[in-house]
Amino acid sequence: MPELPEVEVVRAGLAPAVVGARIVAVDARDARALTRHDGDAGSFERALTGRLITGVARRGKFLWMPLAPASADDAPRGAVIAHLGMSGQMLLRASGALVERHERVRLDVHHPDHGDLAVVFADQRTFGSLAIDDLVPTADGRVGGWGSDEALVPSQVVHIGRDPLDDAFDEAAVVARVRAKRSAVKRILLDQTVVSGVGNIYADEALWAARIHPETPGDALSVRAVRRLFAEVRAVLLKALAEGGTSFDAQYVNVNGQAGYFAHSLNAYGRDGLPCPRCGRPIVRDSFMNRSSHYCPRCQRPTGSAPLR
DNA sequence: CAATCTTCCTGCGCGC
DNA sequence: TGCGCGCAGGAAGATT
Repeated sequence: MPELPEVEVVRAGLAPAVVGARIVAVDARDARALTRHDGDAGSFERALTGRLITGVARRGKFLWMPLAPASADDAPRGAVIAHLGMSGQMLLRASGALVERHERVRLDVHHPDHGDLAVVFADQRTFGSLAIDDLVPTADGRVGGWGSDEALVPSQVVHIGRDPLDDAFDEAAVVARVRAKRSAVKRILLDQTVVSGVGNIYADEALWAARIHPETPGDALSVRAVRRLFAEVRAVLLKALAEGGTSFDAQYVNVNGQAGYFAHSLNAYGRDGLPCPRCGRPIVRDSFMNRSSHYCPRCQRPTGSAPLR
């Protein structure tokens, strides 16, 4: 479920509570939440207990919490990585709080200023997961992502492209990659190795704003059209972030269990049959890549039907 | 090699 | 009210 804005809301909420905190106990009650972890629940629990969290970083939809070295010869450094999948949540609770619905993993932490706290990973559909991973140098030598102050990234995040809000996002290179592909532009937007952080909601919203049909091949778009698309991607991500993310139900919430407001600002996603806010024609929903695409059939013409200025 | 298909889960809302 | 079906914010890994 969560895309970049929702994951960033979680990162920003987690950071003040856990940076500088020590993990005092770990309960991995559901091993399905550790599918990215190399080892069983017991090894996860033992490896994390006693460790100090030094940060909370994000690239695209991946989160990670770097750990202080366990000993002088502990290299490479480790991190707890988290991907929320479709329905994952990170919740901050009082120490000893009742088990959450869909709770999979709990970290009990002690912070020198804030005292005892529980960090709960809850996930209805279990597509999300946590893992312990090694930090490795970034390919471009820049910091790993938002919230990171080191040129390091977990090994499982190396293949993930920079997101469009990242200072190190190389727009010229990404525009060239998009234009080198014959795939549908929406598919390219959802390919996290090209550009990260964009999922089904924000892809539909950015394409609507840029007036580009989701099935337009990447190599049919002008440089100008792709640049306009990324400008709209950035705009929609920032606006959603400012509004606390998109919440349709109880699945997407911040670390305190609160919903965001961006669902009220959607122009295309989930609005099939409702008038396009720009031209009034009903928004259409198509099946695409086993998911749904929402677009305006007048404003977003397929390739060749309207000039892509 | 790049593009596409399959699979992992639970739960909700809808139509019958 | 109950039941089956379709659908849901993702992405790794297999397959063509």
